[in-house]
Amino acid sequence: MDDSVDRHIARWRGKAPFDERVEAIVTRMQFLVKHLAQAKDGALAAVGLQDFEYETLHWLGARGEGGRATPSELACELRVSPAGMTGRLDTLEKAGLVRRIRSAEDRRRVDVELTSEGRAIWLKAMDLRGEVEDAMVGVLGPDDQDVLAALLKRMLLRMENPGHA
Amino acid sequence: MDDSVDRHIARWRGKAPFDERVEAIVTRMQFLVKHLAQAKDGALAAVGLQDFEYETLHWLGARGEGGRATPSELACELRVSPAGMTGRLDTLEKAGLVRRIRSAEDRRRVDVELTSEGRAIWLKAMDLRGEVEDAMVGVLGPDDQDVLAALLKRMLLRMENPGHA
DNA sequence: GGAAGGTATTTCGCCAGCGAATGTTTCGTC
DNA sequence: GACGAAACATTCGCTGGCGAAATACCTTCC
Repeated sequence: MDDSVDRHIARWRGKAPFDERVEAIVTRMQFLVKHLAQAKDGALAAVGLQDFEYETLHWLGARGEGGRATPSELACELRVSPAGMTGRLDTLEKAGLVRRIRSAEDRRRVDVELTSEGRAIWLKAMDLRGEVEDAMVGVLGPDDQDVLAALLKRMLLRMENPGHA
Repeated sequence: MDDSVDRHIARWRGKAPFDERVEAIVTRMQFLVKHLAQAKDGALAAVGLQDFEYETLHWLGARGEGGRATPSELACELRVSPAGMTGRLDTLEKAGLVRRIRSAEDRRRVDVELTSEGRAIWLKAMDLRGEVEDAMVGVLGPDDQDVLAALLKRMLLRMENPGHA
């Protein structure tokens, strides 16, 4: 059975000079990610969160109970520009889910931490998010999931350490 | 060797109730796609194109020499809202890469086709795009690429035919 | 000790995309 | 044959993100 990418590729077979395998992989990943973002936005609406808000809370929550992080760290980890991160934190802070704390020793720095309300909403949102993601990844059995994760990791390692073999 | 996702996951191991495998897969795909979009934007600047413009030209070009498509078809195939597609076509038409033709028999419809200039730029852009994508996917050998493509396809099929097992 | 340079964050102007509402045109139905 | 419902593209208002400039602060070096 063909998916939309198979159909797309079949259409220009022979007409254009490039690698069908690479095209298929890249396009499918793009669609899956886009589709996932839209589905998650729908599911997360139940707790009044958007995808980008959840994502930010999530990486912050992973820092642990009283965990903190600076905007630049988060921006780097989440592949967002510093300006974009400021915007995200603005909306989260306005919603009371996050707190900014100017560092005492180096007053250029700002530390960000979850409020207790932010932590509560994050935990609730994880369930919703899990359902949507499981619906996508769950088509694959555990072994296939491991294979997939390993392949993706090899590509990501390359992009995070360019030049390094 | 660990990538940023491994480190992220290790940080909240045991602290939060959910599937590490799914998280790893989803997060890595998101990062790869985001990273790819940024790298492509850089490369495509050489022909004065942005990622979304290239993407649109590409699916239009696949329709063949005099190939046409309606905005709604493209919007559906590219997972973009109808409004978003109108915007894309506006900029492409203003740049002279695309032509809108009101259909004669059904005057609600509009057909879109590449201009010869659009086709020329598309072909030039494919080389640039190929390099960036190959740099990412090329870490994997051909066999691994096939495995990856097949796994992604299974997930995409599920999302395109929800409910259908 | 003060100027030059570097670092962390924010502000500003801009852009692509979305959802909802709008204007046309066609189809189905009575 | 006309009227309401559906189809298609577009416009409008808004939002998240980006790059570049601005701001605030620390550090280093003379």
